[in-house]
Amino acid sequence: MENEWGCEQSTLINELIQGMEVARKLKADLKAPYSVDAKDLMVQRILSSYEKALLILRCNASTSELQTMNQAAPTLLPGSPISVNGSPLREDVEGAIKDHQEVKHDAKKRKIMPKWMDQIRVSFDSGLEGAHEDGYNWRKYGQKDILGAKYPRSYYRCTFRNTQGCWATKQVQRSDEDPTIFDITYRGKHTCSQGNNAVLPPKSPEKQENPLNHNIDIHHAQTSQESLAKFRNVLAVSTDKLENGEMAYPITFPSTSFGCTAQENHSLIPSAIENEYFLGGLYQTHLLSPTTPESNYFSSPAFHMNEFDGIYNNIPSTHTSATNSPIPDFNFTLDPVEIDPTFPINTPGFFS
DNA sequence: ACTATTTGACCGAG
DNA sequence: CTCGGTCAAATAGT
Repeated sequence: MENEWGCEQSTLINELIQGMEVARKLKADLKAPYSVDAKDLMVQRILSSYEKALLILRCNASTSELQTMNQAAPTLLPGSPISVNGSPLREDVEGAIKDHQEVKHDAKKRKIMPKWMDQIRVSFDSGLEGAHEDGYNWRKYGQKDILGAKYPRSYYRCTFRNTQGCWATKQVQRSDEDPTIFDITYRGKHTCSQGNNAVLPPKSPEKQENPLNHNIDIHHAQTSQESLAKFRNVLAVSTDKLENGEMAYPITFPSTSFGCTAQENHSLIPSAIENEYFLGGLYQTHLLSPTTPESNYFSSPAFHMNEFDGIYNNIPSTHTSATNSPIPDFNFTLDPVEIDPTFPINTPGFFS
């Protein structure tokens, strides 16, 4: 917990620093010929930084409560799932009672598992709404119509649940109010090999994650890798939400709130400022939470595709798969050591 | 053959 | 009882 708070602290500091930097940039750019939207985006970025900082502080305030919870049910915490390495349950006992208890266990675990929510906005321009990536391999195991919700909720679990005992799950639901937004609820931390790697090589390039199943034929909608490469970059975080009191370990939300609430205006944003702006966020993300693959899709720079066709054409389009492949190429490319966050990536051939 | 998805059934919580 | 979450058989895709 102490380490986690240390981690949160650095995240907090980074958020504040980032907010300050953007504010500074905004100040410097006040008289620059940038669009109002670009400036608005910066303001929102600043606000977002402060919001996150406050969020971290608030979450930390509830740490004591969570600690109590952890002590009450230590074996159920993510990272020590049942029947995996180091399981507190003896194998013989486990085998005997598994069938009977697993269900109850799951139900109990469901309550205790850390849970956090995100929203991503998917541009309709992409033609790939519903598909998104977060760096993990998910397997869909259910879909449910939710009372009062327009769209069904999809349930995913880690592909490696059986092989590696990874109990991470997520739920994906399209927002009623704004169909371009997907609410994603994550439960449990990845204990699989993916959980140790923020960046993973893509696996099965054909798979598409479509949480809606609303007859969206992704391959028909847009089949070219170019389009998919574009798509990954129109993903953007709308807002980040945490369920207070349910977070049993620090979730270092990446400082990539660059997409916050301003996604519609991409086309109006001058590419230069946008690049620098988003790159900064991405850089920060990579720096802050290198082992938090949940953040990977946040790292998708919300560039406007039209302005970056040339660039994206040069990106190895590793995923026609939405489910299995994160945005690895981006994260590699944007290693903070290698790239100055203010480096103008709209330089032709930058990605090549 | 193997893996992933779909979808109705089932179960526990409230 | 309803509802949300999960299971698992059937089905589809490779």
